[in-house]
Amino acid sequence: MYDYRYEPHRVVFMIDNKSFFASCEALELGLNPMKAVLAVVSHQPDSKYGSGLIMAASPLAKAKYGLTNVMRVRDLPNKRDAPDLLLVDPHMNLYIKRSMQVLDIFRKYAAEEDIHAYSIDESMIDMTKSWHLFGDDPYLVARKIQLEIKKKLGLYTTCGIGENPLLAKLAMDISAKHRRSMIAYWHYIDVPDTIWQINDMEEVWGIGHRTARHLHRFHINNMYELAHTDPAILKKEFGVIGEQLFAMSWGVDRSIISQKYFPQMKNYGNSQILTRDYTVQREIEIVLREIGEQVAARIRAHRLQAECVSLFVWFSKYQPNGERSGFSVQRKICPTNENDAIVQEILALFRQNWRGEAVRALGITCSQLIPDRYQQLTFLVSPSAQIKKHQVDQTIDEIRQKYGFSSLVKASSLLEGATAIQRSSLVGGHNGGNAYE
DNA sequence: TCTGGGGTCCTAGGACCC
DNA sequence: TCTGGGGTCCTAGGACCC
Repeated sequence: MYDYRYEPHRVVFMIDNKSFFASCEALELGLNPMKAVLAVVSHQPDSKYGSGLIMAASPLAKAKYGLTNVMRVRDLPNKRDAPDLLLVDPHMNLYIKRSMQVLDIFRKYAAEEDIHAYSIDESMIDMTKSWHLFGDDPYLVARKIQLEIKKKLGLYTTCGIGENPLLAKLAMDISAKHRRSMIAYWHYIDVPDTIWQINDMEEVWGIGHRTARHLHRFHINNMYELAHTDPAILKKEFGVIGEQLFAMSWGVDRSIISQKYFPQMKNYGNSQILTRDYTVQREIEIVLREIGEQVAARIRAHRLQAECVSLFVWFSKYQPNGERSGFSVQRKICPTNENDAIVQEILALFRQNWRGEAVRALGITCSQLIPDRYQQLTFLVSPSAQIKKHQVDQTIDEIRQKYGFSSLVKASSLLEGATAIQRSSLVGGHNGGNAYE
Protein backbone atom coordinates (compact mmCIF):
# COMPACT_ATOMS: atom_id res chain seq x y z
CA MET A 1 0.00 0.00 0.00
CA TYR A 2 1.14 3.49 -0.77
CA ASP A 3 2.43 5.59 2.14
CA TYR A 4 0.11 8.55 2.27
CA ARG A 5 1.68 10.10 5.37
CA TYR A 6 3.47 12.77 3.39
CA GLU A 7 0.57 13.64 1.14
CA PRO A 8 -1.60 16.65 1.95
CA HIS A 9 -4.47 15.83 4.30
CA ARG A 10 -6.92 18.62 3.72
CA VAL A 11 -10.66 19.02 3.64
CA VAL A 12 -11.57 20.00 0.10
CA PHE A 13 -15.14 20.51 -1.12
CA MET A 14 -15.98 20.23 -4.78
CA ILE A 15 -19.44 21.63 -5.30
CA ASP A 16 -21.41 21.32 -8.50
CA ASN A 17 -24.77 22.80 -9.39
CA LYS A 18 -27.04 20.02 -10.53
CA SER A 19 -28.30 20.63 -14.09
CA PHE A 20 -27.37 24.26 -13.60
CA PHE A 21 -28.73 25.96 -16.73
CA ALA A 22 -31.93 23.91 -16.71
CA SER A 23 -32.44 24.58 -13.00
CA CYS A 24 -32.01 28.35 -13.44
CA GLU A 25 -34.64 28.29 -16.17
CA ALA A 26 -37.04 26.15 -14.16
CA LEU A 27 -36.81 28.55 -11.23
CA GLU A 28 -37.53 31.51 -13.50
CA LEU A 29 -40.74 29.74 -14.47
CA GLY A 30 -41.60 29.14 -10.82
CA LEU A 31 -40.94 25.41 -11.06
CA ASN A 32 -38.96 23.08 -8.84
CA PRO A 33 -35.77 22.13 -10.73
CA MET A 34 -36.13 18.50 -9.73
CA LYS A 35 -39.73 18.28 -10.85
CA ALA A 36 -39.59 20.26 -14.07
CA VAL A 37 -39.36 18.44 -17.39
CA LEU A 38 -37.36 21.01 -19.23
CA ALA A 39 -34.49 21.46 -21.65
CA VAL A 40 -32.46 24.50 -22.63
CA VAL A 41 -32.13 24.51 -26.37
CA SER A 42 -29.52 26.63 -28.09
CA HIS A 43 -31.79 27.23 -31.04
CA GLN A 44 -35.45 26.42 -31.34
CA PRO A 45 -36.32 23.74 -33.89
CA ASP A 46 -37.98 26.15 -36.31
CA SER A 47 -35.03 28.51 -36.22
CA LYS A 48 -33.23 28.89 -39.50
CA TYR A 49 -30.00 29.61 -37.70
CA GLY A 50 -27.70 26.71 -36.80
CA SER A 51 -28.43 23.08 -36.20
CA GLY A 52 -29.40 23.51 -32.55
CA LEU A 53 -28.55 21.35 -29.62
CA ILE A 54 -29.62 20.64 -26.07
CA MET A 55 -27.40 22.69 -23.81
CA ALA A 56 -28.88 21.34 -20.61
CA ALA A 57 -31.72 19.08 -19.58
CA SER A 58 -33.40 18.80 -16.19
CA PRO A 59 -32.99 15.49 -14.34
CA LEU A 60 -36.57 14.50 -15.11
CA ALA A 61 -36.22 15.34 -18.80
CA LYS A 62 -33.22 13.04 -18.87
CA ALA A 63 -35.01 10.24 -17.01
CA LYS A 64 -38.35 10.50 -18.75
CA TYR A 65 -37.34 11.16 -22.35
CA GLY A 66 -33.71 10.12 -22.43
CA LEU A 67 -32.46 13.59 -23.18
CA THR A 68 -28.70 14.14 -23.03
CA ASN A 69 -26.72 17.32 -23.02
CA VAL A 70 -25.22 16.92 -26.43
CA MET A 71 -28.38 15.80 -28.15
CA ARG A 72 -29.37 17.48 -31.37
CA VAL A 73 -32.65 19.32 -31.56
CA ARG A 74 -33.68 17.17 -34.50
CA ASP A 75 -33.45 14.05 -32.29
CA LEU A 76 -35.90 15.41 -29.71
CA PRO A 77 -39.15 13.56 -29.22
CA ASN A 78 -41.98 15.43 -30.90
CA LYS A 79 -44.73 17.25 -29.03
CA ARG A 80 -47.16 14.34 -29.23
CA ASP A 81 -44.78 11.94 -27.55
CA ALA A 82 -43.56 14.43 -24.95
CA PRO A 83 -46.44 16.80 -24.25
CA ASP A 84 -45.01 18.04 -20.95
CA LEU A 85 -41.49 18.71 -22.21
CA LEU A 86 -40.67 22.41 -21.98
CA LEU A 87 -38.11 23.83 -24.39
CA VAL A 88 -36.62 27.18 -23.45
CA ASP A 89 -34.02 29.55 -24.86
CA PRO A 90 -30.75 29.97 -22.98
CA HIS A 91 -30.03 33.11 -20.98
CA MET A 92 -26.31 33.17 -20.30
CA ASN A 93 -26.44 36.42 -18.38
CA LEU A 94 -28.87 34.88 -15.91
CA TYR A 95 -26.54 31.91 -15.36
CA ILE A 96 -23.59 34.21 -14.77
CA LYS A 97 -25.60 36.15 -12.21
CA ARG A 98 -26.71 33.01 -10.35
CA SER A 99 -23.17 31.67 -10.42
CA MET A 100 -21.99 34.86 -8.68
CA GLN A 101 -24.71 34.49 -6.06
CA VAL A 102 -23.57 30.95 -5.32
CA LEU A 103 -19.99 32.17 -4.97
CA ASP A 104 -21.17 34.83 -2.51
CA ILE A 105 -22.54 32.07 -0.32
CA PHE A 106 -19.23 30.16 -0.47
CA ARG A 107 -17.44 33.30 0.68
CA LYS A 108 -19.23 33.02 4.01
CA TYR A 109 -17.63 29.62 4.59
CA ALA A 110 -14.05 30.13 3.42
CA ALA A 111 -11.50 32.81 2.61
CA GLU A 112 -11.30 34.12 -0.91
CA GLU A 113 -7.94 32.47 -1.55
CA ASP A 114 -9.37 29.08 -0.57
CA ILE A 115 -12.11 29.27 -3.19
CA HIS A 116 -11.51 28.35 -6.78
CA ALA A 117 -14.31 28.78 -9.31
CA TYR A 118 -13.55 25.96 -11.66
CA SER A 119 -16.35 26.70 -14.11
CA ILE A 120 -19.68 28.47 -14.17
CA ASP A 121 -21.31 25.71 -12.14
CA GLU A 122 -18.44 24.00 -10.30
CA SER A 123 -16.27 25.32 -7.49
CA MET A 124 -13.55 23.95 -5.29
CA ILE A 125 -13.26 25.14 -1.71
CA ASP A 126 -10.46 24.31 0.67
CA MET A 127 -12.33 24.07 3.98
CA THR A 128 -9.36 22.79 6.01
CA LYS A 129 -9.08 25.91 8.10
CA SER A 130 -12.75 26.82 8.38
CA TRP A 131 -15.00 23.78 8.34
CA HIS A 132 -14.95 23.34 12.12
CA LEU A 133 -16.48 26.79 12.55
CA PHE A 134 -19.69 25.53 10.99
CA GLY A 135 -20.25 22.04 12.33
CA ASP A 136 -18.87 18.93 13.96
CA ASP A 137 -18.14 17.08 10.78
CA PRO A 138 -17.24 18.18 7.22
CA TYR A 139 -20.16 16.13 6.00
CA LEU A 140 -22.58 18.18 8.08
CA VAL A 141 -20.98 21.42 6.91
CA ALA A 142 -21.46 20.36 3.31
CA ARG A 143 -25.10 19.68 4.09
CA LYS A 144 -25.40 23.13 5.62
CA ILE A 145 -24.01 24.82 2.52
CA GLN A 146 -26.30 22.78 0.29
CA LEU A 147 -29.32 23.82 2.33
CA GLU A 148 -28.35 27.47 2.30
CA ILE A 149 -28.01 27.48 -1.49
CA LYS A 150 -31.32 25.66 -1.82
CA LYS A 151 -33.08 28.06 0.50
CA LYS A 152 -31.67 31.28 -0.95
CA LEU A 153 -31.52 30.42 -4.64
CA GLY A 154 -33.60 27.26 -5.06
CA LEU A 155 -30.66 25.44 -6.62
CA TYR A 156 -29.63 21.88 -5.81
CA THR A 157 -25.95 21.11 -5.41
CA THR A 158 -23.76 18.03 -5.29
CA CYS A 159 -20.71 17.95 -3.05
CA GLY A 160 -17.62 15.77 -3.19
CA ILE A 161 -15.29 15.96 -0.20
CA GLY A 162 -11.73 14.71 -0.31
CA GLU A 163 -8.32 15.01 1.27
CA ASN A 164 -7.11 16.74 -1.88
CA PRO A 165 -8.80 18.35 -4.90
CA LEU A 166 -8.59 15.21 -7.02
CA LEU A 167 -10.32 13.02 -4.41
CA ALA A 168 -12.99 15.69 -3.99
CA LYS A 169 -13.58 15.92 -7.72
CA LEU A 170 -13.77 12.15 -8.16
CA ALA A 171 -15.97 11.75 -5.08
CA MET A 172 -18.34 14.24 -6.67
CA ASP A 173 -18.31 12.89 -10.23
CA ILE A 174 -18.34 9.22 -9.39
CA SER A 175 -20.28 8.97 -6.16
CA ALA A 176 -22.06 12.07 -4.84
CA LYS A 177 -24.07 12.57 -8.03
CA HIS A 178 -25.70 9.20 -7.58
CA ARG A 179 -26.39 9.39 -3.85
CA ARG A 180 -29.54 10.55 -2.18
CA SER A 181 -27.57 12.82 0.13
CA MET A 182 -25.71 14.23 -2.88
CA ILE A 183 -22.56 14.17 -0.73
CA ALA A 184 -19.62 11.77 -0.83
CA TYR A 185 -16.46 11.89 1.25
CA TRP A 186 -13.33 10.10 0.01
CA HIS A 187 -10.13 9.57 2.00
CA TYR A 188 -6.83 8.07 0.89
CA ILE A 189 -7.70 4.95 2.82
CA ASP A 190 -10.76 4.50 0.62
CA VAL A 191 -8.80 4.37 -2.65
CA PRO A 192 -9.11 0.58 -3.11
CA ASP A 193 -12.86 0.79 -2.48
CA THR A 194 -13.45 3.86 -4.60
CA ILE A 195 -11.00 4.74 -7.36
CA TRP A 196 -9.99 1.14 -7.96
CA GLN A 197 -13.61 0.14 -8.42
CA ILE A 198 -13.95 2.40 -11.45
CA ASN A 199 -14.20 0.22 -14.52
CA ASP A 200 -15.05 2.81 -17.11
CA MET A 201 -11.89 4.89 -17.29
CA GLU A 202 -13.64 7.65 -19.20
CA GLU A 203 -15.60 8.51 -16.08
CA VAL A 204 -12.37 9.78 -14.58
CA TRP A 205 -11.64 13.44 -14.97
CA GLY A 206 -8.72 13.84 -17.36
CA ILE A 207 -9.21 10.55 -19.17
CA GLY A 208 -11.03 10.96 -22.44
CA HIS A 209 -11.92 8.58 -25.21
CA ARG A 210 -8.53 8.61 -26.88
CA THR A 211 -6.52 8.08 -23.72
CA ALA A 212 -8.83 5.27 -22.61
CA ARG A 213 -8.31 3.55 -25.95
CA HIS A 214 -4.58 4.10 -25.75
CA LEU A 215 -4.49 2.54 -22.27
CA HIS A 216 -6.56 -0.33 -23.57
CA ARG A 217 -3.80 -1.19 -26.01
CA PHE A 218 -1.52 -1.70 -23.02
CA HIS A 219 -4.08 -4.02 -21.45
CA ILE A 220 -5.04 -1.41 -18.88
CA ASN A 221 -8.80 -1.59 -18.72
CA ASN A 222 -9.71 -0.10 -15.36
CA MET A 223 -8.30 2.02 -12.56
CA TYR A 224 -7.10 -0.97 -10.55
CA GLU A 225 -4.97 -2.14 -13.45
CA LEU A 226 -3.68 1.38 -13.99
CA ALA A 227 -2.59 1.58 -10.34
CA HIS A 228 -0.75 -1.70 -10.71
CA THR A 229 1.14 -0.85 -13.87
CA ASP A 230 4.85 -0.06 -13.76
CA PRO A 231 4.98 3.77 -13.73
CA ALA A 232 8.16 3.66 -15.83
CA ILE A 233 6.17 2.12 -18.66
CA LEU A 234 3.47 4.75 -18.34
CA LYS A 235 6.06 7.49 -18.37
CA LYS A 236 7.72 6.08 -21.44
CA GLU A 237 4.49 5.67 -23.35
CA PHE A 238 2.50 8.73 -22.20
CA GLY A 239 5.14 11.20 -21.05
CA VAL A 240 4.09 13.64 -18.35
CA ILE A 241 0.51 12.49 -18.72
CA GLY A 242 1.59 8.96 -17.84
CA GLU A 243 2.98 10.09 -14.50
CA GLN A 244 -0.21 12.02 -13.85
CA LEU A 245 -2.38 9.03 -14.71
CA PHE A 246 -0.45 6.87 -12.27
CA ALA A 247 -0.76 9.46 -9.49
CA MET A 248 -4.49 9.73 -10.17
CA SER A 249 -4.99 5.99 -9.86
CA TRP A 250 -3.61 6.22 -6.32
CA GLY A 251 -5.61 9.34 -5.47
CA VAL A 252 -2.49 11.48 -5.26
CA ASP A 253 -2.74 15.20 -5.97
CA ARG A 254 -0.43 17.66 -4.23
CA SER A 255 -2.01 20.91 -5.34
CA ILE A 256 -3.18 23.30 -2.64
CA ILE A 257 -5.99 25.62 -3.61
CA SER A 258 -4.68 28.75 -1.85
CA GLN A 259 -1.40 28.35 -3.71
CA LYS A 260 -3.19 27.99 -6.97
CA TYR A 261 -1.31 29.21 -9.89
CA PHE A 262 -3.54 31.40 -11.99
CA PRO A 263 -2.69 30.64 -15.51
CA GLN A 264 -3.24 34.14 -16.74
CA MET A 265 -5.43 33.86 -19.77
CA LYS A 266 -3.15 33.13 -22.64
CA ASN A 267 -5.59 33.12 -25.49
CA TYR A 268 -8.72 34.80 -26.67
CA GLY A 269 -10.48 33.19 -29.55
CA ASN A 270 -13.81 32.94 -31.27
CA SER A 271 -15.08 30.36 -33.67
CA GLN A 272 -18.25 29.41 -35.37
CA ILE A 273 -19.74 26.59 -37.33
CA LEU A 274 -21.39 28.02 -40.40
CA THR A 275 -24.99 27.26 -41.25
CA ARG A 276 -24.02 25.99 -44.66
CA ASP A 277 -20.92 25.27 -46.71
CA TYR A 278 -19.13 28.39 -47.90
CA THR A 279 -17.23 28.13 -51.15
CA VAL A 280 -16.95 31.74 -52.27
CA GLN A 281 -13.71 33.34 -51.09
CA ARG A 282 -15.33 36.72 -50.59
CA GLU A 283 -18.04 35.31 -48.32
CA ILE A 284 -15.56 33.39 -46.23
CA GLU A 285 -13.39 36.45 -45.86
CA ILE A 286 -16.32 38.55 -44.67
CA VAL A 287 -16.90 36.11 -41.83
CA LEU A 288 -13.18 36.02 -41.07
CA ARG A 289 -13.19 39.79 -40.82
CA GLU A 290 -16.14 39.70 -38.44
CA ILE A 291 -14.58 37.10 -36.19
CA GLY A 292 -11.20 38.82 -36.33
CA GLU A 293 -12.71 42.11 -35.24
CA GLN A 294 -14.62 40.38 -32.47
CA VAL A 295 -11.43 38.87 -31.08
CA ALA A 296 -9.54 42.15 -31.51
CA ALA A 297 -12.25 43.98 -29.56
CA ARG A 298 -11.94 41.47 -26.73
CA ILE A 299 -8.20 41.88 -26.38
CA ARG A 300 -8.56 45.67 -26.54
CA ALA A 301 -11.17 45.46 -23.79
CA HIS A 302 -8.62 43.61 -21.67
CA ARG A 303 -5.93 46.14 -22.59
CA LEU A 304 -3.77 43.55 -24.28
CA GLN A 305 -1.97 43.13 -27.54
CA ALA A 306 -1.42 39.87 -29.38
CA GLU A 307 1.93 38.65 -30.61
CA CYS A 308 0.52 35.61 -32.32
CA VAL A 309 -2.59 34.93 -34.38
CA SER A 310 -3.99 31.54 -35.35
CA LEU A 311 -6.54 30.59 -37.93
CA PHE A 312 -8.57 27.37 -37.91
CA VAL A 313 -10.50 26.29 -40.96
CA TRP A 314 -12.60 23.13 -41.03
CA PHE A 315 -13.88 21.94 -44.36
CA SER A 316 -17.25 20.54 -45.22
CA LYS A 317 -17.46 16.89 -44.26
CA TYR A 318 -18.03 16.07 -47.90
CA GLN A 319 -14.34 16.04 -48.70
CA PRO A 320 -13.09 13.37 -51.09
CA ASN A 321 -11.46 10.54 -49.14
CA GLY A 322 -7.89 11.13 -48.19
CA GLU A 323 -8.15 14.89 -48.55
CA ARG A 324 -7.32 17.07 -45.59
CA SER A 325 -10.32 17.89 -43.44
CA GLY A 326 -9.14 21.38 -42.66
CA PHE A 327 -6.09 23.23 -41.46
CA SER A 328 -4.84 25.32 -38.61
CA VAL A 329 -2.00 27.75 -38.97
CA GLN A 330 -0.52 30.40 -36.77
CA ARG A 331 1.88 33.23 -37.20
CA LYS A 332 4.01 35.38 -34.99
CA ILE A 333 3.13 39.03 -35.55
CA CYS A 334 4.17 42.48 -34.52
CA PRO A 335 2.19 43.12 -31.28
CA THR A 336 -1.17 44.66 -32.05
CA ASN A 337 -4.81 44.79 -31.09
CA GLU A 338 -6.01 46.71 -34.11
CA ASN A 339 -8.82 45.35 -36.18
CA ASP A 340 -7.15 45.85 -39.51
CA ALA A 341 -3.75 44.52 -38.53
CA ILE A 342 -5.23 41.34 -37.12
CA VAL A 343 -7.68 40.85 -39.95
CA GLN A 344 -4.95 41.38 -42.55
CA GLU A 345 -2.73 38.72 -40.93
CA ILE A 346 -5.65 36.32 -40.83
CA LEU A 347 -6.60 36.93 -44.43
CA ALA A 348 -2.99 36.40 -45.51
CA LEU A 349 -2.88 33.10 -43.62
CA PHE A 350 -6.17 32.09 -45.18
CA ARG A 351 -5.12 32.93 -48.74
CA GLN A 352 -1.83 31.08 -48.35
CA ASN A 353 -3.49 27.90 -47.16
CA TRP A 354 -6.91 27.66 -48.73
CA ARG A 355 -7.19 25.80 -51.98
CA GLY A 356 -10.83 26.29 -52.75
CA GLU A 357 -12.30 23.67 -50.41
CA ALA A 358 -15.87 24.09 -49.12
CA VAL A 359 -15.62 25.63 -45.66
CA ARG A 360 -17.92 24.72 -42.77
CA ALA A 361 -16.30 26.23 -39.67
CA LEU A 362 -13.90 29.05 -38.90
CA GLY A 363 -11.97 30.10 -35.83
CA ILE A 364 -9.48 32.79 -34.89
CA THR A 365 -7.38 32.90 -31.74
CA CYS A 366 -5.01 35.57 -30.48
CA SER A 367 -2.27 34.34 -28.17
CA GLN A 368 0.99 35.48 -26.61
CA LEU A 369 -0.78 38.42 -25.11
CA ILE A 370 1.16 41.31 -23.65
CA PRO A 371 -0.02 44.45 -21.83
CA ASP A 372 -1.13 47.22 -24.15
CA ARG A 373 1.22 49.79 -22.67
CA TYR A 374 2.24 51.52 -25.80
CA GLN A 375 1.36 51.32 -29.42
CA GLN A 376 3.93 49.70 -31.64
CA LEU A 377 4.30 51.83 -34.74
CA THR A 378 5.45 50.28 -37.96
CA PHE A 379 7.58 52.05 -40.51
CA LEU A 380 5.19 51.41 -43.33
CA VAL A 381 2.36 53.75 -42.42
CA SER A 382 2.62 57.27 -41.09
CA PRO A 383 2.43 57.45 -37.28
CA SER A 384 -0.54 59.80 -37.24
CA ALA A 385 -2.55 57.50 -39.49
CA GLN A 386 -1.82 54.54 -37.18
CA ILE A 387 -2.79 56.41 -34.05
CA LYS A 388 -5.99 57.54 -35.70
CA LYS A 389 -6.87 53.95 -36.59
CA HIS A 390 -6.38 52.98 -32.97
CA GLN A 391 -8.73 55.74 -31.87
CA VAL A 392 -11.37 54.70 -34.38
CA ASP A 393 -11.32 51.12 -33.05
CA GLN A 394 -11.65 52.39 -29.51
CA THR A 395 -14.54 54.70 -30.33
CA ILE A 396 -16.41 51.90 -32.06
CA ASP A 397 -15.90 49.67 -29.02
CA GLU A 398 -17.31 52.36 -26.74
CA ILE A 399 -20.37 52.93 -28.90
CA ARG A 400 -21.06 49.21 -29.02
CA GLN A 401 -20.66 48.86 -25.28
CA LYS A 402 -23.23 51.55 -24.80
CA TYR A 403 -25.72 50.74 -27.51
CA GLY A 404 -25.03 47.13 -28.41
CA PHE A 405 -23.14 45.48 -31.22
CA SER A 406 -25.64 46.06 -34.00
CA SER A 407 -25.74 49.81 -33.42
CA LEU A 408 -22.67 50.11 -35.58
CA VAL A 409 -21.61 47.55 -38.13
CA LYS A 410 -19.38 47.45 -41.15
CA ALA A 411 -21.20 47.70 -44.45
CA SER A 412 -19.71 44.30 -45.29
CA SER A 413 -21.73 42.74 -42.48
CA LEU A 414 -24.85 43.43 -44.49
CA LEU A 415 -23.57 41.40 -47.41
CA GLU A 416 -24.41 37.83 -48.30
CA GLY A 417 -22.79 35.34 -45.95
CA ALA A 418 -22.15 37.67 -43.04
CA THR A 419 -23.13 36.38 -39.62
CA ALA A 420 -22.11 39.09 -37.14
CA ILE A 421 -25.48 40.77 -36.79
CA GLN A 422 -27.34 37.52 -36.23
CA ARG A 423 -24.81 36.46 -33.65
CA SER A 424 -24.58 39.79 -31.83
CA SER A 425 -27.05 38.84 -29.12
CA LEU A 426 -25.23 35.66 -28.18
CA VAL A 427 -23.08 35.19 -25.10
CA GLY A 428 -20.49 32.49 -25.48
CA GLY A 429 -22.20 31.54 -28.71
CA HIS A 430 -25.52 31.24 -26.93
CA ASN A 431 -28.43 33.57 -26.55
CA GLY A 432 -27.50 35.84 -23.69
CA GLY A 433 -29.96 38.65 -23.96
CA ASN A 434 -27.24 41.26 -24.26
CA ALA A 435 -23.82 40.29 -25.50
CA TYR A 436 -22.09 43.54 -24.79
CA GLU A 437 -22.43 43.33 -21.05
C1' DT B 1 -22.52 10.33 -32.51
C1' DC B 2 -20.62 14.46 -35.55
C1' DT B 3 -20.10 20.03 -37.03
C1' DG B 4 -21.92 24.32 -30.21
C1' DG B 5 -18.46 27.50 -28.46
C1' DG B 6 -14.70 28.75 -25.38
C1' DG B 7 -10.73 27.36 -23.30
C1' DT B 8 -5.95 24.75 -21.44
C1' DC B 9 -1.90 21.86 -21.66
C1' DC B 10 1.51 18.69 -23.88
C1' DT B 11 4.51 16.92 -27.69
C1' DA B 12 7.52 16.79 -31.48
C1' DG B 13 10.15 18.53 -35.11
C1' DG B 14 12.56 22.30 -37.36
C1' DA B 15 15.19 26.66 -37.30
C1' DC B 16 18.56 29.19 -35.30
C1' DC B 17 22.16 30.60 -32.04
C1' DC B 18 26.34 29.97 -29.25
C1' DT C 1 34.22 23.24 -42.49
C1' DC C 2 31.92 19.59 -40.18
C1' DT C 3 30.45 17.58 -36.23
C1' DG C 4 29.13 18.56 -31.20
C1' DG C 5 26.02 19.59 -27.57
C1' DG C 6 22.74 22.66 -25.42
C1' DG C 7 19.26 26.02 -25.39
C1' DT C 8 15.26 28.77 -27.09
C1' DC C 9 11.70 29.91 -30.15
C1' DC C 10 8.24 28.67 -33.40
C1' DT C 11 4.64 25.87 -35.61
C1' DA C 12 1.31 22.15 -36.10
C1' DG C 13 -1.35 18.87 -34.03
C1' DG C 14 -3.49 16.09 -30.37
C1' DA C 15 -6.17 15.50 -26.16
C1' DC C 16 -9.30 17.03 -22.73
C1' DC C 17 -12.54 20.01 -20.00
C1' DC C 18 -17.02 22.66 -19.11
